[in-house]
This record gives sequence, structure tokens and C-alpha cells, in this order.
Amino acid sequence: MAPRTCSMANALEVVGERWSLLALREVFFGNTRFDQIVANTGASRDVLAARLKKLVAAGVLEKHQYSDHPPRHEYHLTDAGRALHNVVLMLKEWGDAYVTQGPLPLVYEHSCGHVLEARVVCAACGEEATPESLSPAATAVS
Amino acid sequence: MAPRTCSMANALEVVGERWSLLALREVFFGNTRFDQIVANTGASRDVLAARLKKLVAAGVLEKHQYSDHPPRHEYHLTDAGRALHNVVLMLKEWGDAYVTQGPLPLVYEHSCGHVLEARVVCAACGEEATPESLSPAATAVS
DNA sequence: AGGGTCGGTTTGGAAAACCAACTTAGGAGG
DNA sequence: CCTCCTAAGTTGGTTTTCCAAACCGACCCT
Repeated sequence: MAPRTCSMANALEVVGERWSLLALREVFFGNTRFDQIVANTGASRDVLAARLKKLVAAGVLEKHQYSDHPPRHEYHLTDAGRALHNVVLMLKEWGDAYVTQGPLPLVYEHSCGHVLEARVVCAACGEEATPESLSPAATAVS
Repeated sequence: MAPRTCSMANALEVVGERWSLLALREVFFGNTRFDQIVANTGASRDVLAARLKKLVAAGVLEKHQYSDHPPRHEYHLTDAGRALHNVVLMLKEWGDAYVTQGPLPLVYEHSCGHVLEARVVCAACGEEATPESLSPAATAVS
């Protein structure tokens, strides 16, 4: 049987390899240079170079030259890259709740003044999107 | 420099390897048996066996014997596993928006009657949690 | 000239993934 | 009884990927 076609699988083709999401985390933190990303993720330089190349090719990052002499580069988020913030955030929340032992390394404060507790909701009604509240719709639209 | 300690990195230690999230997707779909997961993900049997073992050890899945003669097993979600639904869902949404070409393989309908468009919001105020609306809180709590 | 920074690429060995075939433990059919 | 079948892995051998360390080129500082 052929494996299931699925947007999550497609997403993982792009950002599912090791270090990809950690590299993106660093860019979200404003660490946009190669050596910063190497240092903060712990990835080896060759693998990171390959991942960044792939993320640029996939349209998640853009390589931007900020100096001609010597040539120096920064990696910036595209719209697709910014949209991954949700994924990164939910992974962090899950890690906070179920993996990390002891004090949490990072806690976010939302602009409303409260410590962030993230929820995934339906945009139409604002109610939480739980597995039980979802059902496959009859037909997919393009 | 030592890599950054981070709950997202911790989360990826558990579910970040190839096939782990795809296996969980199948369990969310109700395909809880080894051969079903193999067939629907396309993973090789040995790698999948290793991933399932790891997910069980991490407390994301539970192995449940549903028949003594012959011995047969199913994998069921724990609370930690169910909590990963958010991650799986956001990855699917991102894939829908930025990777999948042509008609979407799966569209969800929320119990409110609308096609699901997922948003990540702050539980306190209900406003969307964007990168700009978040700032690191002064101190982490245990 | 010598050392340091930045952004990689190269190299060689270790680890992991992939694939097909095999195993184990029990049926089901003839 | 003999053969086939299913489920849930294991095993063995090959191919890929990963990793750490070294290297490179272009530039800057002293």
C-alpha cells in the first residue's frame, strides 16, 4: 500500500529533518548568522549548511547579504517561515508540559500581560480544536 | 558555546526523529496496529519498531495487548500523546498553506460547523499569539 | 607578518536508515 | 497433518547520513 498523502508529511519533508526547526528557532530569536546558529543549536557546520540551503530552496528562509567586503550573510524569515512560529511554539509548549524537568528555560509573556498559555482554536468560533471536535470534511477544496 | 537549553529541543528529542510524528498521526486516525502504521507511513519495519519503542518509553504511547491467543498489540495515546495533537495539527496547517500543491488531502470540520482554520491564541485573553506579541518573561517558574 | 572573524567545504570514520528476507506464535482451510 | 495466512517484530547487509575536526578564502586589525 502506498503511504498516505498528507500535508503534515509534506511539511515534515521541508522542516522535519534534525536541526531544521532548531535553526528556525534561532532565526526567530534574531540569531540570523551562520556561526550564531551553529553555536546555539549545537549542529555540525556541514549539516547546518545543508539544512539552511534546503530551507532557502523551500522558501522558508531568505539569504541576505549584509556586507560586500567581506561577503557576509544573514538568514531572514519569509512569510512561510514566519508561519512556522505556530509549530515552533506548540512544540515548545508540549516540551514544557511533558518533557522538560525542573524550571522552564523560557516563559513567554503575551502582550495582554499574562504569561502565555497557548491554545489552538477554531478561527470561526473561538472554541478549542480538540481531536474529538474535528471530523474529516466531505470534500477537499483546492 | 553550549547549545541553548530549550523545551522545543527537548520535545524534538522525543518526537523529532523521522517517522515518529507520522506514526502518531496514524494513531490519531485510529490506526493503532503495527502493520497499519507501517503501511500508512511507508516507514521500514525495523525503524518503526524502534520509534514505537521509544515513544512508549517516553510515555507518549502505551502498548496494549488486545488478544492473548494469538498475542496482538495496539498502541494507544497517553495524555502526553493526546497533547501532541496540537503539534500535529499545526504542522498539517502549515503544510496545507505552504507546501501541499493542488487539492488538500484532508480538510477538517470543527464541531461548530465551520471548516477548521486553526489559530494559536493566548488562553488568558483569546488574542492571537504572534511572534511580535510575545516577550520573554523575567523569571522562569518551576 | 601574524592572528582573528565569518561562512562555509572537505575528509574520514561512526551511527543510523533502508530493504528484503526470516522468525515466532498462533490460527484457518483442506 | 500440511500448507497458507496474519501480526509483530528481527536479522543481516548495503547505502546514507551524521559528526568532529581540519581546511580554505576573503577580509580586518595590529
